Amino acid sequence: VALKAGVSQATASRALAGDPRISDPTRATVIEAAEALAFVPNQTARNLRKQSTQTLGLLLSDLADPDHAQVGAGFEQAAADAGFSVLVVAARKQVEDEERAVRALQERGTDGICVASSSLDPVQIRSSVAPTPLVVVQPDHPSLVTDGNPLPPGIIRSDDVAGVEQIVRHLLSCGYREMAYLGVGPSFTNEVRGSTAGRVMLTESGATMRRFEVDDEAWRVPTQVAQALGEDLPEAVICYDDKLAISLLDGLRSRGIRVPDELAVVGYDGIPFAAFSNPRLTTVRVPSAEMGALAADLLIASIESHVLPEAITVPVELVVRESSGARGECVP
Amino acid sequence: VALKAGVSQATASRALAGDPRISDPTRATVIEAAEALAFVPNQTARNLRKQSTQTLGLLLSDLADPDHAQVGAGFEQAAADAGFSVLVVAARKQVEDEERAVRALQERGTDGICVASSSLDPVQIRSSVAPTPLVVVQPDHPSLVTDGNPLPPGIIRSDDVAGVEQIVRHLLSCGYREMAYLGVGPSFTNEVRGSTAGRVMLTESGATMRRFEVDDEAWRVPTQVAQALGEDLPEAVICYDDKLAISLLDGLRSRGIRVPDELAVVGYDGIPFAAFSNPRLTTVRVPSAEMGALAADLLIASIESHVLPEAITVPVELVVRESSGARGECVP
DNA sequence: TTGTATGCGTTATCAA
DNA sequence: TTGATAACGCATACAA
Repeated sequence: VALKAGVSQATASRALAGDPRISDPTRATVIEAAEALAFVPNQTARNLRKQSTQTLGLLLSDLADPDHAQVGAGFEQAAADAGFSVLVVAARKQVEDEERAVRALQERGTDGICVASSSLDPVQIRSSVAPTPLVVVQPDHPSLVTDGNPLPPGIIRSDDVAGVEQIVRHLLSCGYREMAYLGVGPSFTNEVRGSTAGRVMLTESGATMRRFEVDDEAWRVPTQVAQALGEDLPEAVICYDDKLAISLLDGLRSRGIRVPDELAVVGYDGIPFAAFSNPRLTTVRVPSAEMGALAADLLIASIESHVLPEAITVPVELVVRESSGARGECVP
Repeated sequence: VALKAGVSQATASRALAGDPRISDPTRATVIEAAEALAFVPNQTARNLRKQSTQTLGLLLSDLADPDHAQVGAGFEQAAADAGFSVLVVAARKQVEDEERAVRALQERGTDGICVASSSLDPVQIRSSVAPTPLVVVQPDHPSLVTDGNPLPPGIIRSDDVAGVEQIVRHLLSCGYREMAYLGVGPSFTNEVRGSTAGRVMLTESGATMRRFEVDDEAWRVPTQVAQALGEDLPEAVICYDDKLAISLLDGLRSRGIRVPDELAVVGYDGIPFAAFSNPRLTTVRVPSAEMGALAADLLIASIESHVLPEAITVPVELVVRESSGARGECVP
């Protein structure tokens, strides 16, 4: 480009970068030359020079999951608005994949990394990413539930404990007593949701809480999900997430079990389709897209300020719909 | 690292790269030093040197859309398996965003770019990405429907024409005659699906085909979607995609219209939730995840061979479920 | 088997 | 206002 415009490399660079101390005619010449050559500036070289890539890394477990996709969409959007690109990698719950992924992101010099729903401990993650890049994590985690509030910085969590508590209170107020929690495999989030449900139940005399667990991919086979509850049905079941709940709804229909008359079902996450199921699904709305966007914003702010953002607990909201509430007043 | 190990830069580089002509003791020393320093190789510099980034760019319209997410998941998976990272950018149907996105991907030196569901013409895209990187596009497009087969290379499309034809034949065989197509905004894919439906209908005497269009985001408000069909309902409605169909199902339920007895509904894409709706949705299954994976594989192969992959038309499959087929035999 | 030197495309420092 | 030049961190051609 410099040759074509008949100026020096430095001048060309400055002209294209909009350096104010370049004369208008020169700038025009350079720009013209650049266009004639369909010049595309090489970010790679620029990165090498500036030690920054204007790129964020996003690690999540599954791009195809409606809730995680929501987080990803919010994150990408916010990042793009701030002029950052995002490198995504899905680590389908494999710790091993996760480590490789983090490493790949580091090698590529991402300016910051966001880990959404990891199968590792937040502090472990932090230390594994430790050297230069920064982190922000996502959902709830047992180590974060400590009621004493000194949450480590750089963490955005949704208040799953409060969410599950709201569900349970709602169900109790509806008159349900025999409840169940249907969880998905071994995951921290599952642990928090399941154990919270159980704990809250303890305080209510006469109420019982059974716990069932299905496999990661079980939601794909609704009949299997419905079978997991066994023959002796509870009165209400709280599902790990909406995806599972919607699957369960279908499985129950196959079994000829009416919801909510014979069994109430509630989900978690508040994915869009939860509002369109039949019956419409009672759930807890988690502002996933907003959390993704927030993560990107904080990450970027933190990159510029070199200081980790405060931990944030995002509030969640119970959304009562048709799949629960057959009996009684059901005041949330 | 070289200093720490007491060897030259080159030796260190070679040792870490697994160069065979390095002695075992030396290699051990270097590796030890690297670990002691928690050395992370700088991909950026390596990229600059090798003029390749082991990174693919993925451009899609919306990460949160269940079908596009599927494509993205397949793409990421295949890319990761081949050791590539993927830079995603969502261009919510804005041509402007799309151009910025492509440019951003180019600047970052992606080795290849995959454009999934663009609002531009495939050949336009190709030329805009033209210089070095390569492209592969996704769904169907009017310019590709030409029955003469000289499809431009590097294109993966699903056979939407065949898919819609199957739907129409299915509906006809069920005895439906007054049909409608419910489309979404101005998009090429929508055009192909809608016009194909109309064209096929022409060949059948007695059958009619109306066309309705709703807005991009209309699916979020089911009642609005259901209203779009007006008071004088057709007997069957073909929706642009499953997302819209599921929304419509909900809107019709609000209006007290029974599916399929009063109105048959069919979707398109075959997203997982389509199988769990109530009534379960008749749809055309498009192997989106596989297409995404295929795109990544072909892209990578093409990067290495420097030759564009053949165009591929992926077959689709009608899946008849409860939301259609109230009357008659319904042989697909 | 290892060391020396050069270049990848930018930006930034220092002179002119 | 512009030009020459060094450096970013790595890979490699060539010399040893």
